[in-house]
Amino acid sequence: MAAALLGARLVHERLGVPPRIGRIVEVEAYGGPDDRASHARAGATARTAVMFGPAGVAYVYLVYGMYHCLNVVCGPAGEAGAILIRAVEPVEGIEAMRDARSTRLAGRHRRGSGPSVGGRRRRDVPDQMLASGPGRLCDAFEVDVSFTGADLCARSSPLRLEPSPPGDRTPNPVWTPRVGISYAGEPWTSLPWRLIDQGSSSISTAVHHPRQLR
DNA sequence: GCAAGGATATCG
DNA sequence: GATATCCTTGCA
Repeated sequence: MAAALLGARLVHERLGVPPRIGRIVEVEAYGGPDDRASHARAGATARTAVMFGPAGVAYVYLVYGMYHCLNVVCGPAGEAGAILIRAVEPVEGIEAMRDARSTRLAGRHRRGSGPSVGGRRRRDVPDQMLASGPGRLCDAFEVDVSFTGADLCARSSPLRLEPSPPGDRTPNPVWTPRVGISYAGEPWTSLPWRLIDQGSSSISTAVHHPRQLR
């Protein structure tokens, strides 16, 4: 399932905003209650109930009280499972992504920090960094918890998945351990359930910053 | 160039 | 009390 998503398109079409399209370059697989790294490890809660439902719908949650993360529910209804979409490479609607990110950042830092937040120009962020991480991706695509339960596989959905177009660059899939789950213990921390497209420059920064070893 | 610290909803 | 994160600041 994760392998099928690599290279596929994430599309958000919304009234008044140019369509935003990203090529999926990084995903992580999460299982059911057995998987100590999965949100489903405690069974179905108000937040995670959708993980136990039918496949192909969105599960969006908030991490650290601040960032959204987009998952695709997988497996048969009754069995929990999801694929976290960690990064996409912007393909279309790049300015809309940039705008969405600036807006969210401005709102987020309005509180608490001083008036000199605008010192660094957000226009300087390179295209390939706009959605190179699960939190960044949701900022750029304006995905929040209200999308939980939405069907990602219907052509008519504003937020949806589409197959990679013919002639698209072939992904170079590489499996690695998942990120930021040291609390789960072995064997879960070492299982290579994270899949990246090795050729992409939009992989999340977690790769390059071993700080994530936690 | 880093490392450190902060923001803060949801769960155990 | 910890977290499936990211950004800014402060110091080398």
